Amino acid sequence: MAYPPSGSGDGANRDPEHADRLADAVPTRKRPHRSQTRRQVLDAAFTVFSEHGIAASSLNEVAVAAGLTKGAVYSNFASKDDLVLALMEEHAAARTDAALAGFASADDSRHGLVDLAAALVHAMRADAAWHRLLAEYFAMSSHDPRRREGLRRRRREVRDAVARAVARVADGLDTELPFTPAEMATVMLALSNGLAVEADIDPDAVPEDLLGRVLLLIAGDADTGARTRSPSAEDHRRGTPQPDS
Amino acid sequence: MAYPPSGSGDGANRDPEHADRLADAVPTRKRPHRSQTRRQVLDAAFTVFSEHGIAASSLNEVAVAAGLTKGAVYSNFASKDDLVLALMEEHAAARTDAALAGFASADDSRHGLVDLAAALVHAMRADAAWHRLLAEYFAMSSHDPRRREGLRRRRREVRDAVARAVARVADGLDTELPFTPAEMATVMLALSNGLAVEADIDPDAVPEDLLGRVLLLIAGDADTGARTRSPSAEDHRRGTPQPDS
DNA sequence: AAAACTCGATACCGTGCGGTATCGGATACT
DNA sequence: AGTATCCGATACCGCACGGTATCGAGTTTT
Repeated sequence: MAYPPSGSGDGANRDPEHADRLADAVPTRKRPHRSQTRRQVLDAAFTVFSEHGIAASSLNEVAVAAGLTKGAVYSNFASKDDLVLALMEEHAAARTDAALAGFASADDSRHGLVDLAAALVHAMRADAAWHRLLAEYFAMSSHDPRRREGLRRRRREVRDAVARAVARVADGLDTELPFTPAEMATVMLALSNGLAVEADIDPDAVPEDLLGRVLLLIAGDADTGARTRSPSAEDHRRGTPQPDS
Repeated sequence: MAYPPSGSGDGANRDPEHADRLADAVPTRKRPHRSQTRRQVLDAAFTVFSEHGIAASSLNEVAVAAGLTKGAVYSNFASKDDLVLALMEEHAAARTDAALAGFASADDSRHGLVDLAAALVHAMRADAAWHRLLAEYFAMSSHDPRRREGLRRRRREVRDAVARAVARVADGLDTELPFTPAEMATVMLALSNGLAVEADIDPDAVPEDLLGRVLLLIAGDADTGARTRSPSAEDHRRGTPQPDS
């Protein structure tokens, strides 16, 4: 509550993203642009939060990790909550887009569900850090009506997007799915998330291809002769692959 | 680190759970027994933690909710971590036992999987508060190797128990399951958990019987003529049922 | 060039936490 | 009954956090 000390809230930002690229003579801006600082903070926040968890991380840690100070953080974000929110929104959007784009291209191919599953699997395994963050955010949102509502809306969007995708794929299938697209989307998200959590706790318990196999099975393994459970004979490594961060 | 002020650590507890039930003349013990106080604290902790989350709750809140003070809590638990751990262990054990017992009785009946699904569904819907807690605990354990290892071991036990149960049920089936019991157990846990999370965020997105239907489908709906989705025709309410707390 | 403004660094504050020392009344031992 | 012991209440400590005020270097405007 109570808006940030000053600026930042009142639109009308000029965003002077020009007028310094015209000469090197102007000796390389000493002060970085606002958006750059914001990025640094956001990236650092992701790193730090991924490492120790959101609750256990202080804004100071984030600032230091960004090569800045707390003052800089507070100059760009109204509060810790604000920072966390921004981070989640950004990543969530990116994630969703990536996942959906990844299988939208499979629009034509008949085995769209396989691709969709693969996309989800990939997103899940590659982004262990993100999943951890998401899980914590879910947990902390459970208790705060404000956050909860926001999360609900966002989750709904994602679910609907997945549902639409499912519906599109299902159209191209001969057999009918045993669930409505909405239900299917819910199951897919739940399963993806749930398996990510299990894998996070005990990587050995979650074979790489488990999600894919379950989804195929649910889909009625209509199109597939591929009951074969080992698509790539060499993709055997388990253990959370330490994505990046 | 550094053990609690005194006592409590050195085994050899007499556990004087007797010798006061012999006369009412002894006018109703003024001071409750250790174990009773412990129970009060544990119960209060569950309530408080469920309400605001573990991280956001202070030991003082817990103590007050228990009708005690912080001193009492620290007299019974070495630290906040210790309290949380005790709470989780206890509830986890109880949950597992209940769930497994609930379907172990279905050992003879041929439609064991239906019962198992039902048991999981019930556990999931009835214990929304517990699921929330578990989710938060998962999240906070991700970042702490110590807790993480403990959780891994415990999770493995649960998984194995479910796997054994699945194997037993699968034996009685004519068709074969498309997964190993271990995989099946993982999927069941992940799905149960995942759906609980989704339901927690947006109850409307998760129909009451969704988990059951998915499990039946995965099981190859072999044994079932019982596709009938309404075991109790009146159990229709959705929306997190506000279990208790 | 000089005024006006932006933004991040520094220093600081209040708060509420986890945890500790201690004390006193109730209980168990003999 | 007298005494040793237990256990929870009270009071307190140190600390690190989120957040704020302010100042000055850097940047834009006129």
